[in-house]
Amino acid sequence: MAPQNMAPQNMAPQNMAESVATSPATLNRLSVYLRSLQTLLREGVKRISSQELADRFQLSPAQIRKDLARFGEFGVRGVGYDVADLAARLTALLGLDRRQRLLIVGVGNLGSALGRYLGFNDESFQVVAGVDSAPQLIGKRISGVPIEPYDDLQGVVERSGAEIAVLTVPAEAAQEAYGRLVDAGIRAILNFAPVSIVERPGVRLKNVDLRIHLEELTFFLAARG
Amino acid sequence: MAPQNMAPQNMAPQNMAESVATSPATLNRLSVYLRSLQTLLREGVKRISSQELADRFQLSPAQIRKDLARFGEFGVRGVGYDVADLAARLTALLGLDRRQRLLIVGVGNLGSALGRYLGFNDESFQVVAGVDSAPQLIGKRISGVPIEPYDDLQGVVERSGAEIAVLTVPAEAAQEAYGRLVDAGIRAILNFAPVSIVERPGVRLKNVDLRIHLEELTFFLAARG
DNA sequence: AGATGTGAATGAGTTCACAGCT
DNA sequence: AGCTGTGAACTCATTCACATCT
Repeated sequence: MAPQNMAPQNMAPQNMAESVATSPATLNRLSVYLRSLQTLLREGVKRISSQELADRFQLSPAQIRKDLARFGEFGVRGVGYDVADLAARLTALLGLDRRQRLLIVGVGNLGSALGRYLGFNDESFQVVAGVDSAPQLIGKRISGVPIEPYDDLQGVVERSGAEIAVLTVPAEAAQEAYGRLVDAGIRAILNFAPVSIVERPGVRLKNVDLRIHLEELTFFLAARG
Repeated sequence: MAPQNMAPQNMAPQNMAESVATSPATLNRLSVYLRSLQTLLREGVKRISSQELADRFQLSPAQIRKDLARFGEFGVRGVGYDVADLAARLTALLGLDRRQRLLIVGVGNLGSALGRYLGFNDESFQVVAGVDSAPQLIGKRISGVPIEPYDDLQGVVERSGAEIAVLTVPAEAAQEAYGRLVDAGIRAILNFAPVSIVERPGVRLKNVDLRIHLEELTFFLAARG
């Protein structure tokens, strides 16, 4: 009946600028490299080779070089990488050189804990607003900002200037909240609701399913006896 | 010179029983399939084909079949899968047919929120204990169980029978807590501390780095302008 | 000499397409 | 006729090994 599935899916992710197509795994490693470099910086290390970096932080030297090479030439042949310089360039590459404004959607236990955890004492992330549909939460505070009504999501996004939403609503509410956020002009969403969201173009979505991570562990416990 | 790298690395992961070598990605998909089936069960759907399942939940039919085939024959050719049967078999395969006992290590904002989130109203997971090194927290409760002193970790693990630890301590404390948990006989650890833990054999470790997930989003915001 | 950056080789994971069973 | 289970083809990712530069 149906004229077969012709969905173009996620082709052509309107990659602008030099935005090379990059896998999540690669990006995640860049974050790991940056964090490692920050540790080295605190220790006063000035220069490091991919080999040393790998030894020190359980990484692969070839992969470090390949990952970095994708975005430019960051090192000096025969010498290695300047720790401060590479850290600064990765910081910029990952967009962490300016403060990102977070909106917490669904300020229950998990939402408020994540807000505090991600925004607390952090240069790169700042919780600028929280919304919830429970009337008794309205007016209370999360990370110093007042909780506002979910119904006014659009207005909250506009007034706060939030660009990233942390979605911590119940599973049943996630798809509708997603749509509202996209409509409101949010540009990226970190979703903790355990559902597969039907996506709309133009907005980055990253799913973090905590239960699935736990289930990865129980599989091995079950397998062993 | 060197007689080449002969490290056996992670061969032969003492895979007992039928425990086939399985990637995290595959396991995570099994969790997704199970959750999808549970939704169908609630809707009263009795039978489903890989094609329908894929259409409904944004999955790949070929991948569903391949993933399942790795663990046995779950369907009937020409017919499809029995929803209840497949759900039951995946539940067993993932070790979710018995209740898993969780220990929260580090009962700050994130730890207590995760404890509630993962253990609340859940058949498969139950928070059986919490430990923290802050004296003022001792004796308080998390998800109905009292918070005990971190120093008595060994005793808490033994008395509670916890098999899985949720590690939500500060980054600096994570490696030492990991060691203590392994010594205490914990069999799996879900780590939220943003450090790369040096692992010891015999214990499953899964890292969940929330900041890294956020940074995956900011990369794209930065790349677009 | 020493370490990067990179094409080539290998390995892992996904999709295709069809044989085989109901 | 229909849908699973699966080898083969293909795509994506990692590792190797070396030419290249300081």
